[in-house]
Order: sequence, then C-alpha cells, then structure tokens
Amino acid sequence: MDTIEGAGDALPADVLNPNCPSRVIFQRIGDKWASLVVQVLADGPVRFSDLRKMVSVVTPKVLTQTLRSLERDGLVTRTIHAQVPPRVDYELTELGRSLLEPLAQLRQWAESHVPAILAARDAYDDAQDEALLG
Amino acid sequence: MDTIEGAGDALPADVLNPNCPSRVIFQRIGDKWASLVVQVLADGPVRFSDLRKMVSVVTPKVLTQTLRSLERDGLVTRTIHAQVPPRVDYELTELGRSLLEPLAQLRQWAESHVPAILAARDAYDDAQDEALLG
DNA sequence: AAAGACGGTATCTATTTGATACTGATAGCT
DNA sequence: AGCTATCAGTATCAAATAGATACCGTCTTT
Repeated sequence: MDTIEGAGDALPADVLNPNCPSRVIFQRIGDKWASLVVQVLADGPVRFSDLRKMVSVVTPKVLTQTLRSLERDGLVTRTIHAQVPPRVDYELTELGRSLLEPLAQLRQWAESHVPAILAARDAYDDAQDEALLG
Repeated sequence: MDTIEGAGDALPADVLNPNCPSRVIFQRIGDKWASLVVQVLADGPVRFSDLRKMVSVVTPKVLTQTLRSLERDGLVTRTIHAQVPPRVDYELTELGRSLLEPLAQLRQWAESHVPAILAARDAYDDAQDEALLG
C-alpha cells in the first residue's frame, strides 16, 4: 500500500488525502454533537424533545442539523408517528449501533485521562500568564 | 451513579452536562484536525512544514491553532531547535500516544463502513432530489 | 377563547474556519 | 553587496458554521 513519506507505515496515505472517504467520515464522527447524539440513542428510540433535554444546551436548529446528517449517513432513522401532539422518534440503525463500541472506548479513554489533561491545561495557562506578566 | 431519565444506565449523566470535563475532552478529540495530527505524529517527531504537507490542505494558521491546543492539553510537545532555517518539532507525549489506540479503532470502523455510509448518502440525496422535482 | 405540547423553521448575531499575503532571521549563490 | 530561498509562523479579511431568540401550525385540554 502507498504510504506518505515520513509518516511511517502505520497510516495509509488515503487518510491524508482530503478527498478520501475515511476522512469525510472522520469528520462526521468528530462533529461536535453527532457522537453525543449517537450515544444518547444507544438504548433505543428517543423523541426530539427528549433529545433536546438530554443533550442539554443544544439549540433546536443545531440538533435538527445534526440529526439530518446522521440520517443522511444511514446512522439514524427518523420515524413520524401520526399523533397529536406530534411524535418523532430517532433511532440508531444497525450501522449506527456498530459505532457505539469504538465510541465507548474513546469515551473511556477520555474519562480516564481527564485529570491529566486538565492538569496540563492549568500548567500551560499558568505558564502563559507568567510570560505575559513578566 | 446518577443517570439521565430515559437514557438508560449505559451513559453517565456527566457526559451530558455541558460543564463536564469529559465532554470538553470529547470535543477536543472531535476537533476537525486534532485527531488527524495525532495520528500523523504516531511514528515520531515531525516538523511543522512536514505536518503541513502530510495533513494536506490545512492552512498554517489552523495548523498552528490545532498544535497549540494539543500542546496545551499535554498531548503534544513543541521543541524549537536553534538552527537556521528554524526547525520546530512536534512530538506526541505519553498521554498523546495513549490516545493512538482508541483513535486507530475508530479509524478502523470508519474505513470498514465507508461504503455503507456513502451508499446511504447517495440514497438519501436521490430521495431528496426526487421529492423536490415532484 | 386561551394556553399548552410538540417538532420544528426563520432570522439574526457571534464564533470558527479558511484563503491569501506577508514577516524576520539567515544562508548560499552570483 | 544584492537576490533568492527555507522555515515557522502572523496578519488580515472573507466565508462558513454554530448559537440565541422568536415564531409557526396542528391539535387538545381547560
């Protein structure tokens, strides 16, 4: 397989090509809200208003955008129930569910390394302050 | 542990709290360029200009921003060599290296599911077009 | 008749990202 | 001496994205 010079063999050249599909997908996973929504849907269908409560502080516009793109990518289904008041359920597809495991591992990493990262931030910011104040 | 009502027990309430540290970290991981840079640094130190070539299309400003925040979070070190022309090497810290594994798994997922996602996109877009054209 | 639940959309502003041009130090060439 | 190139970034401005806030239509309940 082709590799980028200097990058070693671990990373296929593809990932670095801006037109490469896996890069596109990596950006979807990296979307600010998408991975959070996926995890919230882990246990079954959730309706729009409940999603808003669970993924607090997200505005309805942005939540809609997020859900639309997840739907477009086949990770989530949207089901309208003909009721009043309306009920729209969002649910993970098989594909969406398959994403839960790698996401959970990433979350695990995050949770176990939060202290180290926050400590690093504090140290860095302190150093910056000192440099500014002389 | 506290959980959000309706979310099941798999997801701790913390992750949904906007002030929760793990959410902050999740956004860093989800940063558009950060995870890419980390993976490019997997095999050892890389200098700024090489990073630009490898993570193609990223502008120097954005690359600098990305590197600064990775440095702040203790994932990357920045070493200036007193040379001319200047040489600045970026290298993963132990903490940064520990992120490689979960990232690799995510990438693996991405690569093996690209076809399904692209197919879903095409189908979705076709359906949209049809709806518009009547 | 009035108010509320629900799933959004519309509009406007603030923040982030990106394109492009440029800087300062020095080395090597002519 | 003057010209050009390398390198690691900044500066400046435009474009895309995220976010705050207000509003809509349908129906039910009070």
